[in-house]
Amino acid sequence: MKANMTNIPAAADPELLVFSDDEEGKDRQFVNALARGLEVLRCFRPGEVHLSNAEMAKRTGIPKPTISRLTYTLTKLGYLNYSDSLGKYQLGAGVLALGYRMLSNLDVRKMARALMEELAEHAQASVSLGTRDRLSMVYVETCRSSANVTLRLDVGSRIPLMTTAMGKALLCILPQAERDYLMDHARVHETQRWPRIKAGIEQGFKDYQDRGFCISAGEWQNDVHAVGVPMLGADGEQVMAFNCGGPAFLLSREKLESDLGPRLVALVKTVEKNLGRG
Amino acid sequence: MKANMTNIPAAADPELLVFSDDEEGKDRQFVNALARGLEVLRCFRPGEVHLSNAEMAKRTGIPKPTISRLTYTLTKLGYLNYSDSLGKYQLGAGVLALGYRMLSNLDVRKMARALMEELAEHAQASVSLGTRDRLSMVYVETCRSSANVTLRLDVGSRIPLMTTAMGKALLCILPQAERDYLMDHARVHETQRWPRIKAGIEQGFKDYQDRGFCISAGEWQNDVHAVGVPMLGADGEQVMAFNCGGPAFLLSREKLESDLGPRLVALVKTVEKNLGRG
DNA sequence: GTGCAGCATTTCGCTGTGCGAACGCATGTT
DNA sequence: AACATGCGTTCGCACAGCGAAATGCTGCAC
Repeated sequence: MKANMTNIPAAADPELLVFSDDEEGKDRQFVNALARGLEVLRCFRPGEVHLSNAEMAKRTGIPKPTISRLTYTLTKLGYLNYSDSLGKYQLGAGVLALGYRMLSNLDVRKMARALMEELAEHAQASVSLGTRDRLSMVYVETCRSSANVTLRLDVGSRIPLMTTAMGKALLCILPQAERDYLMDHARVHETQRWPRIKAGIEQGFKDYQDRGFCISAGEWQNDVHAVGVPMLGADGEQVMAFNCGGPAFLLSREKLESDLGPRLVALVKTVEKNLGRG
Repeated sequence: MKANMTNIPAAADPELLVFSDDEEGKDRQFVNALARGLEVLRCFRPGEVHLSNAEMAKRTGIPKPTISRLTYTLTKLGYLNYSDSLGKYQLGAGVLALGYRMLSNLDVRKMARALMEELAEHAQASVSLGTRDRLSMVYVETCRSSANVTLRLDVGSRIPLMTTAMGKALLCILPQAERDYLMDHARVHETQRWPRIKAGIEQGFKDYQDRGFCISAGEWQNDVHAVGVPMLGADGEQVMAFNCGGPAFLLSREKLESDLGPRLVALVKTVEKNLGRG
């Protein structure tokens, strides 16, 4: 059995666990109980309102008695609510407050908003700003063109890292080591689709080198086309990326390459300048 | 020195700590490390982008070495980002994802949305739905009238529990024990303003008994008027409350009492019926 | 340079906490 | 009724996390 010093067993859901400490030898600094408690909160997936202790135990790989204590604690703190009749838990109000604190402190959002709206209107598509969390991109700001019923992705929603324009764009400016680590993880968890995913990422690199933007034309969902551009993060800030995307029939590859890509690159340049960075 | 079995010392910020276990005797079930880690995330307040270990230690009352370990852990997990140049931490993308999972599973939101918009338009005010977290109400859904530049409160933002229409409405349908506990806490932390706050809450009860809604006319911010109505929660769900509020000069007390209050009560009745309760 | 002040991290003994096994309590099954 | 099965909690031991004190690490003053 492979030693795992964080004591969080290999979870069923690959998204649940992306750690950077595969080194042997336990980390005396790492507080396991905290990590596990947060895994418990994360194991609620969109669409799953209620989970029982047993389900969480199975999903996270954490032993039952421990799950019991964690849910007990989280319930007392208001991060979970317990339903007596169902014998299951539900996410509580506490988690919401956390997310909002982060957003309200992110000044890029206010800055970029107007430019994003303008581009969304021009493209008749949606324009979003996101940052990485494990193997996903999380939307931090998003706007849709006025007449646009597609893609209901709101702030906080997740899209894959490796197959989307936004995600691939972000990969382009990640430090080598981090990128390698993430791609290694994906290679293991996506054995079958990996060759195609890898090819897409490499194409993304090339596109970014040549023109400053990445393209995903159906790589993620085959009726969705998008361009993505990364943005340099200030020190300590998350690295971020913008995308501009929509239904394939509205955004031809030609339009992405000749119009929207360059425009998104210009948008990011403006935002970076306004934030006073390189 | 007063024993505190959760080992989370009395924090400087009263909002940080509202526990239900003042009983003596330590709770073998409660996972301290988890609770403290979450306190660390909570101690970022809107407007404070960066915090150092020392600042968090002071604010939470947790000893420095422990803070060090917690921030180390949270950083590894993506809930905090470290800025090398500042030597401080910032909230990371991980927290966002948590909040979103909760919202996407809350079916009341979709249900109520249309009715809320309609009322907001009629009142030329904003209408919101919120739930309690400690001594605050947290917005879960909100909509503004089309021409309304006031009150920029978005989903996830917090308003006080005891002095707002929404908060007082929620207090009205809380189980006796819980309400008493919360009010006890507030009494201690708000020694000076307490008499006025208490009077406002009691008036709220009376209003709720008589007419089904509570009023806050300047109790929280003196140029803001609002009505609030509580909603029965399904089993295991958070108890929630709606409000309808805006600038005082637009929403006279008369208008609140004769028009908006009754309308909001009707709205809640409809929502409850559609959810198949009450 | 020396001394100091403020911060973060390391050390290490004590203690609280995690977990395997056992238990109790429900339902469903023969 | 007796036996499965699956759940959540309890118990006791081993070990992991805690925190006071000590140790580095800056940056600042003179």
